[in-house]
Amino acid sequence: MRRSLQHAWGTELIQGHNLSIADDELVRLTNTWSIVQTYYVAYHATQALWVALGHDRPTAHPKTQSLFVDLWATRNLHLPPLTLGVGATGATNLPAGVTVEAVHNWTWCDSTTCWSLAAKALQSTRKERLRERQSSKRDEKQADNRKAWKEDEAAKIAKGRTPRKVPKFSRPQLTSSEKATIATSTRTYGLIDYLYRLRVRANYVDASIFTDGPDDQFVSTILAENLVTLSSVVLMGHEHRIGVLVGSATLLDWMDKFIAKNALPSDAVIRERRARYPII
DNA sequence: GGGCAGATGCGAACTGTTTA
DNA sequence: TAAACAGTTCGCATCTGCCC
Repeated sequence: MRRSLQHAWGTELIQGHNLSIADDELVRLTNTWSIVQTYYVAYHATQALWVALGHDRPTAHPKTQSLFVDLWATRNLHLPPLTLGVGATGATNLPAGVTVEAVHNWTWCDSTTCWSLAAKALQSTRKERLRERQSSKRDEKQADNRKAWKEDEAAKIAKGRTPRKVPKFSRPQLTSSEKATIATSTRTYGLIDYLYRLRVRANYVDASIFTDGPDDQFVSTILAENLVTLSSVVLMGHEHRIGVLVGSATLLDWMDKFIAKNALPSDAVIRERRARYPII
């Protein structure tokens, strides 16, 4: 648990340090990696909380992402953005009085559109998964048909029939009930899933979203600052729950030792959080 | 007009069903 | 078993929407 927390704190520390030294030119490149770092903060923090709850540390990304959602988004909690989720029935844990509207992804983000945009980000991430599952299900049905044919053929040959030519097995379509089953059985998606999607994109697919645009340097800087804030918010939520489980004195002791050992700068975000945590 | 993720449209290819 | 047809999926191109 402590090791996972230290991984999360260390990642947050490097993320904040990169921002502090990034000039106008570097901030775009910094954002490419800041996305990755924000994801890993959530990843390690989730694992630390899961171990604090008495379980073995998960080692796979999908399992950790699923646990993050179980720990935050599928509970009746209102600590957005940690608790915001999108499932088969739509967005969950929206603030009271907020409804999600059908907004275009270019819609300007303000206090009235931010929830709809956030839900759209999660919903389109979940939609990618639905497409993958539907494709896999078709492959599975194709394999089942091939297997059934082979078994039938083997039985016929055993009875003395002449072997037939192996037919071409097409990828069967899914029935509407199979599609509905996939839709309802696909889990709720949350913040960590969207961070993972951005992480994969920034690392492996196309980093230009961060390196080339937006034109306005100011916007890239705001993004960089918001990512650092997001990491801190994610850690704050997990630290609070871990503190309740292990005792806040223990948690604060670990934080103090981490701060002392790593000679953190005076403006390190973890220092600010540490200074504000009460002993429960 | 530029910027671009997601929506939409379209043709090609594929799949399922019926019929011979 | 193959052909014909209808329906579905896939991949690509184009459009949409909002703000500066």
